[in-house]
Amino acid sequence: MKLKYDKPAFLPTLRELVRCNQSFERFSGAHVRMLGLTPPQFDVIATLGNTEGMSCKELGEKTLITKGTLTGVLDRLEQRRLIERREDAADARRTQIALTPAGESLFVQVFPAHLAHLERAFSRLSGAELKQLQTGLAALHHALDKSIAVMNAD
Amino acid sequence: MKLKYDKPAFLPTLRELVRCNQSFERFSGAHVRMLGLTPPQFDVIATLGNTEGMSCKELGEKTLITKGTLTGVLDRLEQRRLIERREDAADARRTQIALTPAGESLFVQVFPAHLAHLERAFSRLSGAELKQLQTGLAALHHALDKSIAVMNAD
DNA sequence: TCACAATGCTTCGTACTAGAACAAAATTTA
DNA sequence: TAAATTTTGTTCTAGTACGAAGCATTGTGA
Repeated sequence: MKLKYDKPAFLPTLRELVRCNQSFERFSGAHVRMLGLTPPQFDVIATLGNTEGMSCKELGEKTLITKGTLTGVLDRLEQRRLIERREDAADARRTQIALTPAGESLFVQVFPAHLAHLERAFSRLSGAELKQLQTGLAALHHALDKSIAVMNAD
Repeated sequence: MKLKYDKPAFLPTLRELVRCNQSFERFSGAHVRMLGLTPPQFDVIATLGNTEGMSCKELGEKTLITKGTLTGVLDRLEQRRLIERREDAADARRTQIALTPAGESLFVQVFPAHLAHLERAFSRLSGAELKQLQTGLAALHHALDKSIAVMNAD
């Protein structure tokens, strides 16, 4: 029995969004693994690189890793001596997260390498195409965030 | 010490891609959970809905869930009696996966509901905007797949 | 006809995911 | 001033993710 409903106009765009992201995660993730990191670990190191450190809250906001998950990612990075946790003198609830010298060294190595890897794919698009895509993504991003706000207000 | 490198032109587009996808996953995932499913479980049910069933390989290709992971997702759906595994008469290596009547019933309920949920966000964009975004995503998707092929050839 | 290669699915190890609950600390309110 | 509320990070649970290895089956080639 075929379900009767009008095929929504946004489905082709949705499909491309999902497919595009799948390919991106696969292309990006495979390279990050070659660098000896997992994608979330890379995200954390990339976010901390060239900073004096930041709180878990701030780190979570920038990497978009939820706080329950972030604790575990930080645990493993700490275990590898790539980051360290410091007490915050002003607020005992807070932990300051910073790269260790080894972490900073790894950042200097992996960050440009990964950007170069990603550029191999992105440079297949022209500057105008990238600009236009960025505009469209920003619009959808904005629409989604508005809809999330509405959803959370219920 | 600040790392010296030219800021790649694609970074703003990359940032929007990641952000946009984050928001999408969050908006979509939250609703799917409200429906009592997890995102991968929903993906499988949505893919199987209105079909006579398909092989694990085919299902993996359509949902883009890797095969090791798919086995577990199917285990849990089978446990909830929403899908069933059948032998393939033509090839003993294959398993045919199909929705049970309960699974089909759930599909009829959740699929349009989720499409309606997603439409609330996507309808904030005009038809022309969606079309343009689709084009840009398809181009990037294509570029990524080409780069993946190059990467795998090494 | 048989050895070898490829395929399909499962198992395994390790890392992660989201969100609820929790405890400690800081802020707000009466 | 003290109770109530909010904030921060951790713990916990069920589910997931990837890719390698393994096993059974099918396909290929000499």
